[in-house]
Amino acid sequence: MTDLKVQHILTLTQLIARGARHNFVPITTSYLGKSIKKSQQSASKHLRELEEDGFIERIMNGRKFSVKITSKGYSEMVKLSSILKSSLNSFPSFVELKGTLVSGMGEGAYYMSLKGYTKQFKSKINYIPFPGTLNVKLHEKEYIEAAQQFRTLNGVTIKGFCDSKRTYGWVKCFKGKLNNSIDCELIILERTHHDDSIIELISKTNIRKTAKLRDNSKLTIRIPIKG
Amino acid sequence: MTDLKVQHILTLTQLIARGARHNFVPITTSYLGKSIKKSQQSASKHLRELEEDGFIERIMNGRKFSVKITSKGYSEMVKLSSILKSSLNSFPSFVELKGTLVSGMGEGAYYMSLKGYTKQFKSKINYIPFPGTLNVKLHEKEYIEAAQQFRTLNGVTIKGFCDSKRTYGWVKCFKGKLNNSIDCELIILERTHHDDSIIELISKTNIRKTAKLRDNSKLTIRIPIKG
DNA sequence: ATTACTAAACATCGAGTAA
DNA sequence: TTTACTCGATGTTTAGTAA
Repeated sequence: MTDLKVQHILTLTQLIARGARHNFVPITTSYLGKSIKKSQQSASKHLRELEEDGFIERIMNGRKFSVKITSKGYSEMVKLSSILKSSLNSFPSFVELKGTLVSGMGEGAYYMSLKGYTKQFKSKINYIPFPGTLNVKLHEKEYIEAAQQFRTLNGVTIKGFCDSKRTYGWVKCFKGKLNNSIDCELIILERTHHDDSIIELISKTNIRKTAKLRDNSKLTIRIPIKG
Repeated sequence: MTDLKVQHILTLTQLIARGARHNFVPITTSYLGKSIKKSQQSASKHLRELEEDGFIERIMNGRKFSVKITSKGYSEMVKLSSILKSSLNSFPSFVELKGTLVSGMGEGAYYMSLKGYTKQFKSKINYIPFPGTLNVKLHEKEYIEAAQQFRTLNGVTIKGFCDSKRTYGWVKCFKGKLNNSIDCELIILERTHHDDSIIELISKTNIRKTAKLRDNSKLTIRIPIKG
């Protein structure tokens, strides 16, 4: 079976858009060339090749051609469209991060326990996190890079606030699963005190205890992505 | 702005299918080559070009690469997919036939008045046609060809039957509009007594009279297509 | 105006091969 | 094993031009 050439995709798309699915539509090669951003000569060749491969039919009317797409040509385009569409929808919609547990300096724990934050946690993620964040060191570049994208993704946003002394930045939360079993949230801080290779997790309970983790324990965090 | 090259479409599709939308996925050029039915060298070049144009990011891990699609690359694919999809759905879904009125030999009128047919007309197209079909001569090849496709399309099917003398073939009906105003049906006969350039129309009333048509009057018939 | 040929430029591919 | 270079073969585009 003759396969549709990649460079003919645009040409066929253009023909379909002009209504050539069911009717012979008059179309000049120079017009077609412009619409596919190629020369008149290329358009002419495309049409000849498409005809030869049975994807279109042409009828000459004086010096002009009218073109109609065959059912073979149409079904080829439908096939292509559905391959594209399904691959766009079927990707595993989560980000996986792998790293090891490291001990934080207690800073995260302190900040996350502030009333200004806990009130919002209660209403937005439905629990007040265990006081103490889990710091995970990402060793591989690909995970460090992957973690960065959460800065631009939309998560549950905990607003910043200020007291008499200073202002506290916003916190973004992304629901995830630790080691395929424990619910947690990846938190992204507006002003982080870590370098990019360390991420912070919060959860309802003291994961370190309940999951019997120690420093350097290997961790996998999987965070679902919507959209 | 750098445009996505057509030959890279398959490569990007493959990467998306492998989950490279949100994560860096390890993929070798020889594997990728196989999946896009090109050589290892071509796959390698594709990746280099895609990276250069900002459609993917790569991270080297030992001798292997991990690849992730950038949001630019992803949106390019979404754009392409939606262009394809919308052009597949938006074509004008009708066939237009142009021709002139010719006088038939009264044959069609006779057959269509047979009880075996009229009973079915009543129940399947909700009226008994005026006794007398309208014959339209198609002069241009494109319309003759276009009319042919109704032989393979699905319409309302009036079953054939037989009496003591002979058998009568099936009739397929396609609802249409004559000269943008008059309801009619294009009928396709299993055994036609015309050459391909003549089509037959039936309708509730005597169109020849009500629309004041005479032989050689120019006619345009538009028939909606479903699917 | 058309379509389409030729010929040369340009892009893409893949075998061989280096690192 | 990798990735990616060179380079010759093949495919694609286009300017010029014929019909």
